[in-house]
Amino acid sequence: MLYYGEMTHSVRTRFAPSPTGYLHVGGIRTALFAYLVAKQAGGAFVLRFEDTDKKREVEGSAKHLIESLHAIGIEYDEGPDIGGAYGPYIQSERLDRYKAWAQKLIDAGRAYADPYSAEEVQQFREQAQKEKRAFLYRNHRPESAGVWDGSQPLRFKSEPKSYSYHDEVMGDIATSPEVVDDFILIKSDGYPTYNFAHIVDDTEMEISHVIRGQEFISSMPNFLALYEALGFDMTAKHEAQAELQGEGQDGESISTSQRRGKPLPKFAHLPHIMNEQGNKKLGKRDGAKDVLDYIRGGYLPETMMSFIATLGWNDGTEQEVFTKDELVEKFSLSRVQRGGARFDEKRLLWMNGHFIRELSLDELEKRVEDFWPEAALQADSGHRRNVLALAQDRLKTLADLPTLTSYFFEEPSPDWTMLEGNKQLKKLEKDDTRHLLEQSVSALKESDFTAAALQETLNQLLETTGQKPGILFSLIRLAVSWAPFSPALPETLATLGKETTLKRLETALASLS
RNA sequence: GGUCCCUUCGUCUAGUGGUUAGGACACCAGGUUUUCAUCCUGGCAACACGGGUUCGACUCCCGUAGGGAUCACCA
Repeated sequence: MLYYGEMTHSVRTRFAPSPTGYLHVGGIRTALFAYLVAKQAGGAFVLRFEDTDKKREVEGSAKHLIESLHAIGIEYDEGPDIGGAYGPYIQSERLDRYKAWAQKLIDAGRAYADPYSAEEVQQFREQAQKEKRAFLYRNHRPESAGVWDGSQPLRFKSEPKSYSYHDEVMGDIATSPEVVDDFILIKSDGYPTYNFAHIVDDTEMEISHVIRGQEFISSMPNFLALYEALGFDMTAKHEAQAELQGEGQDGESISTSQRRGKPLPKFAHLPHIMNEQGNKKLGKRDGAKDVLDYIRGGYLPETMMSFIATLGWNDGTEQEVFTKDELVEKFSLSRVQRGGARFDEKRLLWMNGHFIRELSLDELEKRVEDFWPEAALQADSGHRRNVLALAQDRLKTLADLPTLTSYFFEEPSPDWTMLEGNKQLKKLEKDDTRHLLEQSVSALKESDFTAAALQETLNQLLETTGQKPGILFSLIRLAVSWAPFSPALPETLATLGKETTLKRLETALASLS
């Protein structure tokens, strides 16, 4: 059942990065939350590139950003590479629109050419700093504005006042007039600033929820001032009810809402993810990793999504991990934390192990394709599958596969010093070791090497040798794997197979000089 | 410095006036015939501080301290 308001204002959210590098967990979280808000309401999620600073642009970044989104499973409905009804989705291709909107502002007396050079403005700024005042450009606003010919910055002519607004995450925020200033709309190079371009684009693209990082909170008064100058309805907090009641009223509310123009989008400012020390916003300079590096490092997309979503958000229950479907269903901006959360790699690792264990063996087999040790590539696929089944519980990342399984695919070389690490084995005399190994070989020769039969054989061996499992099993385990740890002995031997097991025991015996 | 935001175990958090302050990660101990992992059991561990309001504050108000963001022809 749709409410009247929802029929006319469908949910549209966007992620609008500038192509200046890669995407780290902070950036991807902003994208994720915007995505979830849209999907939850059956709305559209759009990707837009804000490439208005050509100096900072990084070659290949746009492609990288797109790959990152796909890799995590955040799919957009409209975007630079796939198009959509509101394109183009690249700001540098929308310059004519910003010019047109700027002209409206000029015509209305709300924008003017900045006569100062960058150096002069910088001087004003330094002077203000020296006098311990906040710098406001409007204090230096020229008396008579010349005609803007595009060679100088175009500035917004502000009318400072207090604004208050509701933030979906931060709650009600009130601001004071002294933070509203004459900011630059269009730079002298002809490109718009973020401050201007995003508002034009969000409006033209009919974005319903502006979701972004909290660094923009302090610019909100300026944005609000611009929205107002553009004729937005600044009071429409409950436009759905107003429209519902409008029809039957005396007509006043209808004409009022018509006069007021478009409603503002909803705003949501997300707290930053902090670095592990918790003293700074997680940033590229402090080594914030590219999300694609996590994927390459064997982290699952579902881990990244669940982990990032629960950094600063939870559904109020004790649920710790969420699937994408659950997130779409349960996510809400109002439950997003207002303070920044630290990025905890240990928890990430745990969660990845959790999701790996959750996978079916078939699915895990597909995920792990690029992670096998080289020696496994020649091996029989059935054997690989058996090995994978044994490794599944032990994998924290897919990249752990080689160290966990290499001895299943290539002959390990005996290293008797490993016995010294074992409390019981290091006391064993060489002759006893030889004897135990020999007894094991002859007993194992009779086994048909199913895990169950092996268990039986091993138990009998315990009796005939009169040894403790701690000694016998440890010795056999080491002699066939020469690895610091391995799965349970019956399973390990069964997976290795009779021939290999016997061969390795003989090799061990031979090397025991 | 101005403005805005934030403050519960080491970490992520639940909690909206009356709780033994709950869960998870991490850590520690024990168990599952060796090891590693899984799994199970148990343990350690928190309301930044100071004033109010109240019969009663982690919860409400005011300060203090601490942390973060921002003050660009960057986004």
